[in-house]
Amino acid sequence: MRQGLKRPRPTDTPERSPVSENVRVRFAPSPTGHLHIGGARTAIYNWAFARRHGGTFVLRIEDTDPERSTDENTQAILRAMEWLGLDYDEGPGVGGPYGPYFQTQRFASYADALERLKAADATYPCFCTPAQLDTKREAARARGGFAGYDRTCRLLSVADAEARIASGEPHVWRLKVPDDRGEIIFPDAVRGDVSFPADAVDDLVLVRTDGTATYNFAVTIDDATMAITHVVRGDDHLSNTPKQILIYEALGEPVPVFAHLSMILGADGKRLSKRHGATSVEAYRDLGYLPEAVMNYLALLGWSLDGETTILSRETLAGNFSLDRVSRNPAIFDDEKLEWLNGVYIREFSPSVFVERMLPWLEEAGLANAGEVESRREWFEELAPLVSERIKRMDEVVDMVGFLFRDAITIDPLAKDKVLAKEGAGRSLEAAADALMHLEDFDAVKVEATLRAIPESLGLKPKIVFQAVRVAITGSTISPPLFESIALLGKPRTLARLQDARPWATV
RNA sequence: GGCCCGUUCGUCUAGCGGUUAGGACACCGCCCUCUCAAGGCGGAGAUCACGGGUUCGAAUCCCGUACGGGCUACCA
Repeated sequence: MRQGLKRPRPTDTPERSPVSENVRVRFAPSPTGHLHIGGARTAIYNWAFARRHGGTFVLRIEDTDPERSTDENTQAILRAMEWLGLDYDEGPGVGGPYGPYFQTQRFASYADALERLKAADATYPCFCTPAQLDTKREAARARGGFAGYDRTCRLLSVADAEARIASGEPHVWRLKVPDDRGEIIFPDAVRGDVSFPADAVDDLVLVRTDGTATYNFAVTIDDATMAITHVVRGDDHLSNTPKQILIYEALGEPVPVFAHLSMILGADGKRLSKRHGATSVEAYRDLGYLPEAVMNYLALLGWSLDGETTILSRETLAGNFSLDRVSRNPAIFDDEKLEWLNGVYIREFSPSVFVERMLPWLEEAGLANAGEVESRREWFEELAPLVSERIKRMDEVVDMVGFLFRDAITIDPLAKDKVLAKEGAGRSLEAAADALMHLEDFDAVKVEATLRAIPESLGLKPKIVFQAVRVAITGSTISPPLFESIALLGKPRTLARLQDARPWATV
């Protein structure tokens, strides 16, 4: 019944959890790297789900891998969350009643849970050595079929086991999977009913020889003790779910609703990795993408409002997100669509907002600083729409407006060949300089009127004239609109550049 | 090997038994035009992975196959 299970239609009402009407979800990244695109989408869905239901969004850092977890990564993840505007109600920095929010600080609760399992006769010590287990596993696999633990130590008598523990023999604690459990079926909020035969679930290790909790044990205890009602996470955890359900059951804890999100793949259909270029949220930020666009794109990569809507505000997302409209199939990440979407957001900016947004990029390129922007506010706001209309990534502003800020420009060699080398280019520059020299009000309208007269007077095509001037002024064949650019550049610099380009131009 | 999940234009998706299979990105053409964009108009692109059923009727329901993916650790 797993495949064709029809998910309930009226969105979200059936998301009623057996646990609580009070939605509590969590995003639990491991600080072994930066916030990955896939992780970001998981975070977004959790956030949106919580907001949609007036619930609580918890951020929990799973820093139990001491080798790879770093505080720096934790900070980077926190920053990425903030950049995306994913505010959480409980977690590092903000605290909350279910803390601490770092897994390494929750060890006591795992020990406590283990005691409860012992009391419930739901766990047993296992003395098999890793080497023995390897051998058994290999043999089992060679035989075909189930390759889980053969439950040797489960057969040990309590007295035996206690004696061996007392003698100091190393041991782990395993979950005693009930023999009569039958099929483990759970209603996945995105995939419908999913079922696993209970005898295919291993007597998994809960607590290691060194006393630390394994992943499946730790997450389950954390989710239970944090009263998480909906576990929305990556597809890679689907097979872990029956194990975790068994732990909830052994503990007598309510089982949350699970929702498994499919993976995000690279253009080649393979799992997203370094080979695919940028994979972290901050890499996209540095590439000139806007948080609005990344959020919008990721929201739609695996979820749809109605199949038509492509531009989606965070408010709309927060007000309409539903798990039953999440796609079940893996999605290929499409940089081009993200870029288009980014352009849409850039174009929507008002001049003053665009100026704010481009300032960091100008500063980083050493073109301008906040003070200059303040002192020439109108000038920047005139420039804004000329640029915002023609870029898709914020980093492009630097190339697009650089000529306005530098004293001297270098002319693109290709532009020299293609434009200045054309016959008539020299005459065009000369005529433009002569005409503009006498212009009093150096605004775009006047500049345009002045330059428009030149092609005819020289008997040249407008394109020849204007492109020559453009290259002389901006150094490139591509630029914001010419007349406006000239007006913004100002008379002295314009005349100087017209002059400077003359040696390159064919008369 | 075993268990589980998935498969609609190149890509993201709509679709919940009867549709000319809709939209978006990308692509192509035309218009606009001082470049580049943006914008407008139009176009091409999906035998709904394949094969069997069920049904008057299937992209939609069932079964199987193929392909892709996940899990199968004292990793997370």
